[in-house]
Amino acid sequence: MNGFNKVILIGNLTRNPELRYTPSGTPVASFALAVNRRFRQGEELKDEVCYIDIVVFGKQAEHCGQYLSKGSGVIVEGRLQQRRWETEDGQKRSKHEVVAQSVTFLPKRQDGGGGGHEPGAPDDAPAYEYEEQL
Amino acid sequence: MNGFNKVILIGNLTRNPELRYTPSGTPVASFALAVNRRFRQGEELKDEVCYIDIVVFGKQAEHCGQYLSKGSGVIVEGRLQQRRWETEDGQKRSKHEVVAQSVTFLPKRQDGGGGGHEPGAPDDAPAYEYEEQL
Amino acid sequence: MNGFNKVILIGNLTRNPELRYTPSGTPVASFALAVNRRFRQGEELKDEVCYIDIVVFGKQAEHCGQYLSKGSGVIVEGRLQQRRWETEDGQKRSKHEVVAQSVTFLPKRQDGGGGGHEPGAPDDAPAYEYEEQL
Amino acid sequence: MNGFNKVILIGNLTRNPELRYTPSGTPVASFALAVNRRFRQGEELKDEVCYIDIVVFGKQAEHCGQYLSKGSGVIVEGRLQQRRWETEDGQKRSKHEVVAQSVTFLPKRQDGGGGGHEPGAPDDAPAYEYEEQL
DNA sequence: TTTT
DNA sequence: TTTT
Repeated sequence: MNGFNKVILIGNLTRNPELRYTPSGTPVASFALAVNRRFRQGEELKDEVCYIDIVVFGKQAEHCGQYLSKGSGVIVEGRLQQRRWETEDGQKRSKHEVVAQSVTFLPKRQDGGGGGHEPGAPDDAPAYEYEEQL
Repeated sequence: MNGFNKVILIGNLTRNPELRYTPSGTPVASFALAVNRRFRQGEELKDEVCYIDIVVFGKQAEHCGQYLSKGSGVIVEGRLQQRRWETEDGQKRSKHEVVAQSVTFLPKRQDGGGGGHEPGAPDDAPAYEYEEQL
Repeated sequence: MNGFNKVILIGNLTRNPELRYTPSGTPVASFALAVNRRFRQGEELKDEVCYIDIVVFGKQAEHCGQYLSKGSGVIVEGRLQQRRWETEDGQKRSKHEVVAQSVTFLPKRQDGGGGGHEPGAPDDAPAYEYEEQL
Repeated sequence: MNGFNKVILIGNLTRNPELRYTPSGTPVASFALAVNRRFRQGEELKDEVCYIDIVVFGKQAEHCGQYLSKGSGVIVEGRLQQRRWETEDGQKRSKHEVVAQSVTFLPKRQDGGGGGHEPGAPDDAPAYEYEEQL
């Protein structure tokens, strides 16, 4: 069956992007993204980071090279891809990365204000309350 | 068949959110989102807006009421829902809205800089170039 | 701000698709999708349907015209779009529909077997259990 | 910055799911998903597979154990997660997997018929045609 | 106007 | 009824 493969991430660059060019001249930018997650485990608030490599092609790659740097916030939309290779001693390896279809630049976070990601169901109301008519 | 219904939108509030409470006390926030789209039609660059109403429940609703205002940028993840009612003269009507499961707050865009959302394929390279190996 | 607008739906056609052609010859298929949702409201299991119109362009439109009929199950990926018009008596109206970027055909449901969509968090375990290490 | 991390995949199980239980009794299912992609590279049609491990918790995990088997088609919605460990000789390793928030079961594809996933823009019409008014 |  |  033909698949569907969509990833949407918001995070920060862990370093400046690298800009290179393919033999035929297509720009290629790559960087690693740190995607933070905060969750409650029983009483404690915990933080967790997921690092993932991002690859971007074409004119967007050049924009990334120009406007992004370590710490920049971005929204990345793309697809998961697996890269396979062999180590020098013949072991097979693979890693997952995201091939970006779009990269949206976020400004450095303004201070003050609150906000952040507000995920999942609120915890101050029983689930069925969500079905109430307004 | 049991369905699947997922919407992900990035856009800006067209007005301040309204915060109300259900009879049983669940907070409910609502606002309209403007989702912009830029596309090429032949030679011209065109812009198009899709306006859609968003409803949020629970603690997130209160956060929306607190931190969002007209113009704020957000990522909304939720499901499409249809609301049905009758007009005073007995006509049946319905509209679609999005019941948000999560609302992510985006900072105001920095000025200067470039970037912005860079959707789809770059226009300076033929599509197949994207498949080039690096 | 430039937006992001993604919709993924699974449902059934409420009628046979209509296939037409634009003046310039692009095929256009349209149909309505019924997306079912089952949820628990307190003790009761409830069912709810969201109906939404789908438009498809190009070769896919022809495939839809050929292979789909009332009741067919499909996965639709696309974007929300608003259509605006005026009624004969000059009232402004608009409706939301989905412009499909892809349509995946599902076979009629096999009998036996269980399954269906399994959404959200399980209800037999406290949320923090989800963070347990394996 | 607090992140956003959403993955939506459609693919097939490469093997039967494994069902285990955490010490505290939470069910945990795991399986690998094959997500196919077909693309045009110049003249040729190419196929590519991305394999990724999926983990599911709770009641859904039990449903997966009961109803899914090698080859089953599913829609997985979840988040990317990185697992870190050390090899016996002290090397640090990590891999990405997807923690599913929902798993939707797809029926086996009917034979005959046409269809399948029809991604992206049709190839029989110039892109701007898509913007034509109907 | 409605599908499984 | 509309936002950047």
